Amino acid sequence: MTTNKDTNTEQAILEAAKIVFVKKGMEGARMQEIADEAGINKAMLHYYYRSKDKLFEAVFTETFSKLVPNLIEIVKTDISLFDKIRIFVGNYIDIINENPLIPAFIIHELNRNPDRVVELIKSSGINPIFFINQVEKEIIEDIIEPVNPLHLMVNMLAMCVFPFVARPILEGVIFNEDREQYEIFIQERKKEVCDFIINSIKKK
Amino acid sequence: MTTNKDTNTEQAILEAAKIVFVKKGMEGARMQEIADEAGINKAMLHYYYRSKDKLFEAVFTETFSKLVPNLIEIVKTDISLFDKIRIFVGNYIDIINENPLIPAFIIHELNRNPDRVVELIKSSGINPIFFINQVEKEIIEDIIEPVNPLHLMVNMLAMCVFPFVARPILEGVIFNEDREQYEIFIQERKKEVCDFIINSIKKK
DNA sequence: GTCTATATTGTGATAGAC
DNA sequence: GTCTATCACAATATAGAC
Repeated sequence: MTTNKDTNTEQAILEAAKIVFVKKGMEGARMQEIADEAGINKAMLHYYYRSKDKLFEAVFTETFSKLVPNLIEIVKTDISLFDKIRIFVGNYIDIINENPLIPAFIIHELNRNPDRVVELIKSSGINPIFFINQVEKEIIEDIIEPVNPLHLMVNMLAMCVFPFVARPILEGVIFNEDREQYEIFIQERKKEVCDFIINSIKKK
Repeated sequence: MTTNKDTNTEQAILEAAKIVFVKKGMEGARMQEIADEAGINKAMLHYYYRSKDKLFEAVFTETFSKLVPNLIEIVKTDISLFDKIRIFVGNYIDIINENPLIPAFIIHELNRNPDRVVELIKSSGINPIFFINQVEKEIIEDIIEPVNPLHLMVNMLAMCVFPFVARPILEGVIFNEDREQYEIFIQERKKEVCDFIINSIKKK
């Protein structure tokens, strides 16, 4: 029973392209390498996705959208700021940890094609205003110490993302190439980052 | 008075190559573009630096070393942890702000050639142990709250670096392409990040 | 040391048989 | 839809005149 050979192949190509593009970026990736990864011929790539550009486009859109939906829900939920931070940091680190190369991939593409990425974010439904409003509200209600909400948000994202883009440094320089130690460090981080943030803004 | 034409040209090539490589990365950069930027012919690039690889190597080494020496001094200085954090964060943000594309450049190269970068760091004299020891010491002496020193260090670096690699997002999504607002945000950050860290670890 | 012209290679893309 | 063979061009690199 052979059903929809084309859909299978198309999907296989996309998966292979994801692996190669995410690791090497648009310019660093080779169509041959993607074909090899997918176990098919180079010509097939052009049959399904006319050009390297189109294929990359498909990969980037799908890769990017992986990070988004889960997080939008969390931010809009009606829970306390501390709980929200705990859930957000935990989920975000877990999501990135499943595809740890995505942040560097997006950062590189952000340089190569900033408008494209900004457009994608704008149309994704991400809106920092929900988070910022809640921070301001809890400051007024005297639940947390005064803090600049935008800087707080950037701090939170920074602390979640950075250990992944700096992984080779941490693993190579700090953990002497011991991958397991690095993985432990990442797991610790979910609690460490939350505690660090909450310690900084909680009422004394 | 024409003195050492070759040194001038060699330097001009290196400067031009820095601009192009830092912006586009090794694979994205074109030798022609570097030649144009330097106002000379393509062939000259090969005359002075045999290959694209060698030229990139020279650029990366010099670019990387810009970030290092200033910071090593700070970390080794014998001052209180709070003062050290204040000086480090202020200087680090200022240094990156002068060449804001360097972090993304290094992150990309870190993926492309991790061993090379790790090697460079190891031989640069950077040693996190000084910082970590001081944190542990001040915890024992009851000057600061207990905190994992390694996570603290990563947090500090993350908060300094992230706003630069995410610049197009901040500028495009948050500040509506208003560059000046972004620059103000970066300047604010020196104080915000310090306060945020110190608030989190100071004795209550 | 600097240039123009050219060689060489790599890579995205297409033609055409099956 | 899938493959092999080939094209077309771009990009690195070199030769050789001045």
